[in-house]
Amino acid sequence: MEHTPKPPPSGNASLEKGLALFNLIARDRGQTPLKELAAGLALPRSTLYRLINTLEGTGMITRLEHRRYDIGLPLAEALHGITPAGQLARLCRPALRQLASTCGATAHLGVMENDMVTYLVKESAPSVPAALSISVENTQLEAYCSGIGKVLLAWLPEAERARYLAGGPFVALTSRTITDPRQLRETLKTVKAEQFARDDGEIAEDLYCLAVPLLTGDQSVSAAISLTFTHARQKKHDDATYLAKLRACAARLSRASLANIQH
Amino acid sequence: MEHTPKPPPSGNASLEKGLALFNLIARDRGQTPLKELAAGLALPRSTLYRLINTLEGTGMITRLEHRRYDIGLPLAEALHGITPAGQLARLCRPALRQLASTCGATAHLGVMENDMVTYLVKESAPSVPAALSISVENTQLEAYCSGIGKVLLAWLPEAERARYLAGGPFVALTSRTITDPRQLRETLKTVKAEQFARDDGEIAEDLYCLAVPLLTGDQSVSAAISLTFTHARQKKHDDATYLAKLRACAARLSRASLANIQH
DNA sequence: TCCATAGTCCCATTATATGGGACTAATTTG
DNA sequence: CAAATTAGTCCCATATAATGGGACTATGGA
Repeated sequence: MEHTPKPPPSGNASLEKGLALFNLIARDRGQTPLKELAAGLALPRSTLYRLINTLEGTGMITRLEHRRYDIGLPLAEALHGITPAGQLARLCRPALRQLASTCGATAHLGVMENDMVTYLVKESAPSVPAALSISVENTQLEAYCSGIGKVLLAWLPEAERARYLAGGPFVALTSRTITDPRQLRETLKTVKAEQFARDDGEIAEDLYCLAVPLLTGDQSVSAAISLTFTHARQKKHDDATYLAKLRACAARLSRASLANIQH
Repeated sequence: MEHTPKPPPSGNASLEKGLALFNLIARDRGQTPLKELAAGLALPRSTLYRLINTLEGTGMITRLEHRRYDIGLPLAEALHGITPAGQLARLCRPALRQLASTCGATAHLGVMENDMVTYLVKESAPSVPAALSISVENTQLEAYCSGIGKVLLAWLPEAERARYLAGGPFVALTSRTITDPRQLRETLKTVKAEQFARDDGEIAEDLYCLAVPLLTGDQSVSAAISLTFTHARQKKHDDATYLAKLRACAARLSRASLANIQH
């Protein structure tokens, strides 16, 4: 038969072929006739249909009409309500919980959604008081004044960032909030250079926060994580300690999952 | 190795095992440790992890934390926004379009959603004028006065139907709308007995409609399809002709997809 | 009705999945 | 913090089960 050019960890070639086929169908949603779709796979007809049969038999796909296939109903039901954001949250939560715990702080995971930061995960160490009411999971906050927001802005494509900066106004939440677009632009430049962002009481007087990006394989960024402390607590240690932990966590998460988002 | 007790059409055993595993994971969402989950599959550890690896490698699943697996991010993205209802619509549309075309009428597919009928598909023959504005895809209508609604009500479990009937009031949309719960109950009994429902101007004076259920393997019903005519047109033929076509279409659709919703 | 293409079936060949068990890594426990 | 447990990986001989060429049948379009 054939030999896979890349056998990294042990796997199952048949399964792989079948899933490759499934992926094509799942992305195409029945627009392209099977023949064309499967052309790239270079499978003999015999094998191709064997795979199709099993895929259909297990409910992964359904025959739409002649030569058209789409995701199966059973699969749709099983996966109903699953969103990329939801998955990201599920995936990252354990690591963030641990991070928060070992740092005795609150950890967040956030993504950018139309110029606002959406907090997907918020995990606090047991020792952290109920404070930190500013953030709630699945709600949005302005990007310009939070650590996560600044990271996400800093890694945005230049054009996007320019558009954002031009879109003000940037309302001051505390006396330290950066409200001048030019100053914000400079800050973001530093963030990118130093690979982390700091929020020193810009969102609430007594909060201090460090944030780093979750880098994907191609160095783009789709999410960021942060550690938030009250000022009082932070004095005990310096940034370096926490940054190291943050980065370790980010690296782990990036490697674990984001890296393999190949479209 | 082992032999499958039931080899109906030709398939691929490896793929099947892999997908079985995937299905377990997809339904469990990382709640149960892998070991327990896979217990039912009776796979040797070696094989199990080989499958897990390719599943993960293709983005179908992700490692949440130790011994926990969940749907992969890439899959979540690919499938984002896919709903069971949407899938049902996609699956049935071609057949309904053809049905409408050969009958020179309008075909609908509807499901019950909290006591209302949601129309998932509306397909009209080219010859049908733009009329029939009463129904719009993805909008809801009362169940008691439409053909599809009556079918869905008729196949509801007894308790559910009783609750619905007690829930009135049933507003009259035309002079023929059935508004008396008792009369409605009798009508539904007839519908179940005759295996089809008729709507003779109960929703709009000039509309005539025939509806039949989409039966699943266990004879339960989750959806129904209908043919709608204007009164003028209907005079030409009798119900039997259209009912036959409707039932043929329903049988085809049931066989094609609904049958294999095994949870 | 005929043609083209989708989809199924058969079967000999051997590539490839299998699974037992040793081994390493990560966790949990004492 | 070390020991014990369990998760996950790797190896390899074996033969099962995937492969693919090609004949065959169903289906849909013209």
